[in-house]
Amino acid sequence: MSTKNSPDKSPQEGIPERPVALIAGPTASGKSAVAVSLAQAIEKAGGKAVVINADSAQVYSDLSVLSARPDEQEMGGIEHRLFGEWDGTTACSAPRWAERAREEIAQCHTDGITPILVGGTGMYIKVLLEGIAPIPEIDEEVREVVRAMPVETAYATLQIEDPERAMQLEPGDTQRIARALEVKRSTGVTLGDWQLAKTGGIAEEIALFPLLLLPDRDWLYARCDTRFEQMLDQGALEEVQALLSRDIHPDLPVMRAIGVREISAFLREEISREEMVEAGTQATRNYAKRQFTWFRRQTSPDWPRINDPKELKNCDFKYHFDGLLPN
RNA sequence: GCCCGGGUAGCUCAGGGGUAGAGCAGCGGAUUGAAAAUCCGCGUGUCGGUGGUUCGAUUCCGCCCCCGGGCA
Repeated sequence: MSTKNSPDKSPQEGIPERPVALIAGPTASGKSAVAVSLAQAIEKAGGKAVVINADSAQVYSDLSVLSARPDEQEMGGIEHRLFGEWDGTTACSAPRWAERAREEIAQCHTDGITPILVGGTGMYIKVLLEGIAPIPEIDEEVREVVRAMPVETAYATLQIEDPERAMQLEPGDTQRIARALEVKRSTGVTLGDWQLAKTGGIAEEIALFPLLLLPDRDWLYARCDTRFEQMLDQGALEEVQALLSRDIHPDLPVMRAIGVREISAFLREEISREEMVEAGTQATRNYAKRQFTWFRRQTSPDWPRINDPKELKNCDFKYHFDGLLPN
């Protein structure tokens, strides 16, 4: 992966060709504010920048409050792309998002704009940078049959239809077992064989300026704890109410966003408000921890990281994005 | 004051004469197409205190303390 490698700097501008800034980190780490500040710094220096979403929940139009999508004020006059672009009835996915992101980034580059990716979905970012196996869309009928199977059945079936993959997976890993099975059935080729190839990664074509936000656990959890209540104040109940009225299949990603389940249960009067808040904040913390592990372990050790929350307040862009800003 | 029921891991609780276990939390990890998903690993704590019975007590008995509920 090329980081800050700018073999062909254009002498006039003083910035590398095809720059892409990336700000990633767990939920509630304050990514969005950092991204906007960076964009503003670029514009102040005479450049132009846009923020591009790299978060799997913020892509849905149905999720605004619940996904903590930045509002007008938070966007600070900077153009934001790929936020709320998908309708909840349509599932986004890592490669679908990556394709759109690739297009937007290319467009930015022809327009002389610096794209700033912001997000917490590690896999989306990974697929964009490194590419993924070119597996065709799965046949809907095959998918339905496979997803309707209980894990035990699915796993036993996979042991017969793709024993190699079955051996690599945990017998309880519902998601991956179903995926492996539907790929084999729908395409006739095993996942392992598909994964021999990878396509679509842009890492080699861009000058990447990454920054990981990994603030101290105590600070992060404290923010997670207030976040859910804040969402309720901002209209999360209404958002879920509207979502429920659309009668979207519960397996679709919008319905799996943190808070949807908890708030739905409250609206159905199955749990108290207190229980809803407790469950919602807990889910937020659990999620933050998973993201923390992803970014800490699945990214290059060369990527700069910010661990001190105080540094987030006044991020030194000249230092962290050395070479990205003009002058 | 009396009668019941409890006091066991951060929380909720199970267990039972040979010094103890689940879920959740927490921590660590995985992550190749719905990833805000899915999954894996990590459990020493004066078993409320104290005296007794016993080779041995967290487990049985006595007393004491604390928390619930009931009766006065």
